[in-house]
Amino acid sequence: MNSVTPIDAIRTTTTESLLGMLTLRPMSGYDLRQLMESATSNFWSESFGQIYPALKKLADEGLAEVDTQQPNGERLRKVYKLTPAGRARARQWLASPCAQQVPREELLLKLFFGDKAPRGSMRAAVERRKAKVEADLARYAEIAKDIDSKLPTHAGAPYWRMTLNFGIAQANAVLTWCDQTLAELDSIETKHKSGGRHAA
Amino acid sequence: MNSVTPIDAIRTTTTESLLGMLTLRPMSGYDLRQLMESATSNFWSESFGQIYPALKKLADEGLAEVDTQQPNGERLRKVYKLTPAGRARARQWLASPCAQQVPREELLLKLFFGDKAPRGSMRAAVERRKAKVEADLARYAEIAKDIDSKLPTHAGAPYWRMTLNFGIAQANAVLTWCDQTLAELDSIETKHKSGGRHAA
DNA sequence: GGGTGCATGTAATGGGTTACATGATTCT
DNA sequence: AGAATCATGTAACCCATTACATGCACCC
Repeated sequence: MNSVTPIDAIRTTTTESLLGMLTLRPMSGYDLRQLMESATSNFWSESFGQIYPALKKLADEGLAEVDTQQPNGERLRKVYKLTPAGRARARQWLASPCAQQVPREELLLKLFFGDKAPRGSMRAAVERRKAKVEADLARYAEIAKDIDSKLPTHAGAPYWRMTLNFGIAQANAVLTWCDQTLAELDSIETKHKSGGRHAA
Repeated sequence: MNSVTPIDAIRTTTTESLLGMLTLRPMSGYDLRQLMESATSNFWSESFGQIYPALKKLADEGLAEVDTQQPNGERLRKVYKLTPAGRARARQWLASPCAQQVPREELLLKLFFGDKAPRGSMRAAVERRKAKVEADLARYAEIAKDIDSKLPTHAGAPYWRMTLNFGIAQANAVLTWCDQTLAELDSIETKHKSGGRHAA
């Protein structure tokens, strides 16, 4: 009864993500993987083990057409292209509300038991996270340059920018949190050393 | 070749989360679910379908002991308590590095295809997200009061605060992003109306 | 007498990662 | 000659959600 998910929500799974990707242009399974890896990997990616069966299913359901290419001895390539039905399904999915997900944050789960954790382990965990977001931010700066260089020419560019901005905003927030948290952890340590068993 | 000491990352799954929870105090499956729901639901939760089998496995492996309680006609309760081995395993897990996860962000995936989406659908999606983070922030404020009221008395409280602060920082970042993005979406719409060709 | 909350579990289903399996082409 | 990259696919396994199934206790 307390299911909050609206009825018109379409669950987003491999099928839907491929439908979305194929709105951009016809692609093979390999192309799709590459595009996800390079463009959406910080918020979505799929493995080959999911992509190939899903593409076949798409074709079986009449949502995509396969164009098997192998001109004069070249490599076999199966290029999938959305049918009108597939395009309609994609638009339907895009318009449907997102299901709310509770992403699991392993770091926070551990931190929740910080009081019972080995000395210094929480500090180390937060520092690893900090290093990761710093690396992410550097990577995002590169991607930003890339997108901005083609901003006027691609109709999709402003949208790619939005997804990137999300990553940047989130990473900056986490970075600030890491610094605050490290300081806090240090002050807890200090209290332990000077004051004995109980924090004051 | 095997001279490289592998950092023993322990995959965090239901078992590990229960191990963590049981470091706090002995609990039943029902208790565990309730605690997760009330305290960690925005970064971790488990369903009964996972909890009960996992608890049984914990007992089978000697990591927890069951205390079956049913004093004078009361309800049956199976309270699980960590054994020394279980406690050691929990500490080992807490000290192990977090596996990096790529959380799926359905909203960003859709936004990536924003250019191909029905008119207004992206705006609606971002607005739904905004409403959600605003609700989250209000909830967090309540929890903050709760934690702060018992700050000096519980050794765990500073750590609970850290997990909460993470949620607050992230929610604020997303909120700001939502506003920026809504403005940006509006300006794209305006351009379309005044100058550009329109899509189907 | 009925609804809600307490309390435990199992089964069906879905979906994803990883490893496995194969083979051609291009680059060094 | 050998490595990397292109390219497609299958199978085993793991984990999680959801629905199902049961039953007592407490309050109105």
